[in-house]
Amino acid sequence: MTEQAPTLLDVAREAGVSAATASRALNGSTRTVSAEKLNLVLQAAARLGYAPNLSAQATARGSTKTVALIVHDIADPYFSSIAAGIVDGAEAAGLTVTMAVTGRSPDRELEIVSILRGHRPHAIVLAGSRIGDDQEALADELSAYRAAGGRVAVVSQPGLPYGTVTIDNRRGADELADALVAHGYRRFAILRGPDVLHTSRDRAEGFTAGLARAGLEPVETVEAEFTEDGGHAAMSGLLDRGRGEVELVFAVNDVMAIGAMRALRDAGLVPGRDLAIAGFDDIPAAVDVDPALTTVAVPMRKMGRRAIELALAETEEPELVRLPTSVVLRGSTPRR
Amino acid sequence: MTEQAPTLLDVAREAGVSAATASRALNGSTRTVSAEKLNLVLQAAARLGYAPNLSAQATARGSTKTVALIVHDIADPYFSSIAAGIVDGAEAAGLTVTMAVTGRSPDRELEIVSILRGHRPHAIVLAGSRIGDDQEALADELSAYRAAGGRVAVVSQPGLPYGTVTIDNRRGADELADALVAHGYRRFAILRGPDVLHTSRDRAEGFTAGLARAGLEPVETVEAEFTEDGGHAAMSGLLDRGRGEVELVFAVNDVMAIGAMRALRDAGLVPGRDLAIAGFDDIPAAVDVDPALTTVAVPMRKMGRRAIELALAETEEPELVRLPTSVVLRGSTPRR
DNA sequence: CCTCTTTCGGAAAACGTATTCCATCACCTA
DNA sequence: TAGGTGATGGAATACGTTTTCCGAAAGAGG
Repeated sequence: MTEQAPTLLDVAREAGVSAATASRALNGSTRTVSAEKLNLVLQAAARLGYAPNLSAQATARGSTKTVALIVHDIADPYFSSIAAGIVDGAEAAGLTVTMAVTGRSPDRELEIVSILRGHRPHAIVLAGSRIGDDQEALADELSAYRAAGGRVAVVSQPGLPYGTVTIDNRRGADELADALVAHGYRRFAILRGPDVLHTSRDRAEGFTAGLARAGLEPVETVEAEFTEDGGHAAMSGLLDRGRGEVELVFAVNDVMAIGAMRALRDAGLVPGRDLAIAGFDDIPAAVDVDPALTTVAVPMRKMGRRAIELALAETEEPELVRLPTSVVLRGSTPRR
Repeated sequence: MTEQAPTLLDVAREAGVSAATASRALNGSTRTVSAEKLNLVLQAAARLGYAPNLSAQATARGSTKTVALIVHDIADPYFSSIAAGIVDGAEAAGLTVTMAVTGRSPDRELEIVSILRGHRPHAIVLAGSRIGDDQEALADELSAYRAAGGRVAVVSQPGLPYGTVTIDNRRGADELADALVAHGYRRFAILRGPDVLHTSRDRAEGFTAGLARAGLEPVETVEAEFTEDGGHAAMSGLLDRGRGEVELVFAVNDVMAIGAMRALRDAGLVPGRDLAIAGFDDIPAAVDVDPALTTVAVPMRKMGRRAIELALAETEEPELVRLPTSVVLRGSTPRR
């Protein structure tokens, strides 16, 4: 009933040539094949609807045309933007992208790298800041992959011995603090994510450092999930406790900030007027909310593209690319 | 320098057994292997950091543990939510997801299916409503894949002879129109996408039908790109021309609606108060904008999950699953 | 006209794994 | 104790490609 997919041999037989010739005709081999046979093979292939078995090709060649992408959560706009950049870059290089999602679990991440290694992809791209703990097991897994000729690139997770594209989280947050102080704010709360995430920690510290230069320090710090719901919950909690004299809440990423804005409105308050909000990332939705969100713009899509270029470049030294961020002030932090 | 990755044979040698035994020990074979040898092999594998070559496995077995996903744009929250559901389902079934992005180009989609077919994935899931034209070439490609034992599932694109999960776009839009008329609105404009997209057409027609039952018809219809920028541009155009007596703009999806809201604000108007807006999809951002967006809720993530279940189920008849939608009225369409 | 090179086709080996056959051995039953 | 049965190990083959190697034919230079 379900006949088999046509193989190279079927094509060769149909064209009346050997398997070797068929193979040479159907892909860019070094060897050339006469125009006559070439046509024969091409036509036979078309007639049978032949599609080369890429797995077999991979085992024969010992290499694949595949890039593996590991993200925490593909529905998160931050990661899906990076993913889009990576897909761009991969397609430009004629590669297919395979994707795996960790759900922010380090165990799962380790497991995934191990499985992916089995695919023998051309490159592995890790996106998202990982937990610090079992750094080691993951590093082993990756260096095994690397030793066998694999390429690795990392997004936004400096400190690993691989090509890395990142931003300066501390500096971005520091500059944001600067700008907000210049706008007249004095009393800040920080909404941070789990402390194990480098990104969250660096941004919180950078912001604090910026305040310190102005002789200020945060009135309060709340820890929450790195998600929109996390931001909502944290802000609700803060409001319940009475927000005291806090004038502005800095959330370490935009989705949390947007969650916080929603909590604000749920409580009958107006973001920007009653309490100012700032985020980090400049996801697309940042301009969709009202008031538009003050944030630090991160070139996510470009980071993805750059990461894959890094992975593909056959460089010896692990290169560290820091892409610039920029503070963008919007309606959620009016001048006081 | 770059030594090769350890192979099954290396493990077998290290453990002092034959390749066959090693193979049987390292994956769920029908055959059983003595506890003693099993341990030997497992330890050897761990010692060498062995990861089975999945390509070789695939050619030997003639099947892969892979699901291919085709979407239009992974950065679009609609698709990334569906993708998240698919990844969920795939991982539950122990499958890896490979992803390809069409950028909404039918040519590219055709090309992608052809490449993907070469990967011999366990299943192919198509997400997003495709253009009607070269339906045929695509259908050929897919049925070739199917004939060779592949599974296909389709999201939101009924009419193909494959397992399909979708929603009733006409009905959803119709019910939305109903609800809005009940809210006191009488003068509507429709912001539709390119007419070749089924989704866009069905939603526009459904909305029009709903109005017709109340003896109304849309004052105006504007066509634009299916993206946020498209919505922004269309709304700007509408405002420039003078929006006349339009009371409410229905955009055929949320990202367009959100773009339209932004255009409104850019023109100094207040969405909801000066002009009501409604969308379709209920993407996460719909509750983040202010006022929150009235829309038709589509269970995107669940659609993804369901799609992969459909693909994996070995059913004869192509099943058509219609997931229910629900109108959700929010602040962007206050009662008049 | 003879060698030397180049071009091109096919047979066969290789890639890393799964699986089909045997062969061996222990154990059980009568 | 003979024959049957079930468990287990290994040699060999298969999977669908690519690639090496060899030989034949064709053209170039003397």
